[in-house]
Amino acid sequence: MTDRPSTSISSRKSPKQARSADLISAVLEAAVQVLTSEGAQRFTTTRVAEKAGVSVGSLYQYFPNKAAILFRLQSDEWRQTSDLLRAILEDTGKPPPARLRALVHAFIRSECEEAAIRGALDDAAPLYRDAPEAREAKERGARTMQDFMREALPQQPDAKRILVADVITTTLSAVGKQFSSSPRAAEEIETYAEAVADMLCAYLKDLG
Amino acid sequence: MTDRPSTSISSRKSPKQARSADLISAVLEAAVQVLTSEGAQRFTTTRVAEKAGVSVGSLYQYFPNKAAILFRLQSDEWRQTSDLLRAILEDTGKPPPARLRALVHAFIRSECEEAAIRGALDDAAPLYRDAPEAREAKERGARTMQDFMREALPQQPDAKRILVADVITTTLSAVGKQFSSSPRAAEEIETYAEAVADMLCAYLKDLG
DNA sequence: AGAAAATACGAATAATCCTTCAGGTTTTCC
DNA sequence: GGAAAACCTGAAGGATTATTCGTATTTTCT
Repeated sequence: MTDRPSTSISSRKSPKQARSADLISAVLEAAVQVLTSEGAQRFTTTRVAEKAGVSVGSLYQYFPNKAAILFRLQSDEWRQTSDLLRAILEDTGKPPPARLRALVHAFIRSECEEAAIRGALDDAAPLYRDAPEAREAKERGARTMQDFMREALPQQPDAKRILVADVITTTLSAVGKQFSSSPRAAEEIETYAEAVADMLCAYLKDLG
Repeated sequence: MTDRPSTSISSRKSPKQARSADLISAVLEAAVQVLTSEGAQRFTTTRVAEKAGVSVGSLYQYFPNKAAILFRLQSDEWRQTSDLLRAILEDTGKPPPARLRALVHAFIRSECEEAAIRGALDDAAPLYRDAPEAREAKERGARTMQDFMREALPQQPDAKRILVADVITTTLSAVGKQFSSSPRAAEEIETYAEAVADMLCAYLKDLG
């Protein structure tokens, strides 16, 4: 429950041998497992080390503190989904509504997969929002969304487009969080995603 | 950081004298203050008691555990806003879109006021979702929303109406949470609320 | 092989926090 | 006034947890 990380976010020491690289990935895998199967409450350094089959001391040789593990997980995961979503939005072959629809499905699906991690990050490391990496990733996402809007709503003023992009982003992330808190069947998720896509498309149509 | 409350949610003992009633309200007020001004991390029984000007022991005479304080805050707050929202939705004088618009504004405004509490509750008492009171309040809200939908979308099948009500509810609560994490100027909030209202109305129009 | 570097270990440390309880104070009521 | 009930106090108990550090083990390199 340390409040602010006493040291930097980056790794404490870089691995020079194969076994330490293995150790790091074992820790990261274990971290995901603990997070998803036991919840953020039980996400303790001891538990992670135990599940990874290493000792706490070893863990602390490569991660300066508990939050660093979470940060690492989050930035890895962010890069992954953010690339996916950008690819969808930038595929100018399809018309905007179709892309938006695809985005909704991809986003919700990926959010469902990573939901446990994402949600748990929030209360295991309440300050992760302020991390430069997280902030930058968010801004990059917002920029992509605004580029998309420039194309989808060409005759709207800039301010309006920014607002709409913001509303859509918020809505999407909300729906994702909703699923993270109460997991449902895959079918149900698709139905829900479809409804959200309908809503967003109706909004675009109404504006354009 | 106890995981599950060892005792019931209800008060441990009911106050018979004036001073103990004062003590209880002092504790509740202090709890809100601590929550909003120092964050969920510093929400400790000692801190609350200190800020309330009473001893921890006294606090524990009326609240069986830390979570009970949070539950109490939450249920008080829920009742308040839930009544407000229901009144808006049941005012059959106005057409559904106008009511939905009013709902959005009222909801977001109230969410902004209570946002800090609401957000902090989440990680100070991760299990509050399972509390019967919270569950019941949520169901009541959902029912009101579905009644509204029955009127707003008379020719849609039942399942669809439930889904739409769910999507709208989720969207609204999401937007509220968004504001809780990054507070903005009042003007900006109104603009945002207007955009969300536009989106929801466009959705309704598209469906009806 | 053998020294040095890298790595791994885990008991011990230090800090935090929820909750209890034995004993003191105030209010009520006859 | 005085006994009983209600109430208040806060130090101490008990639990949990992040992090360190002295020591043991393994790998690398000559």
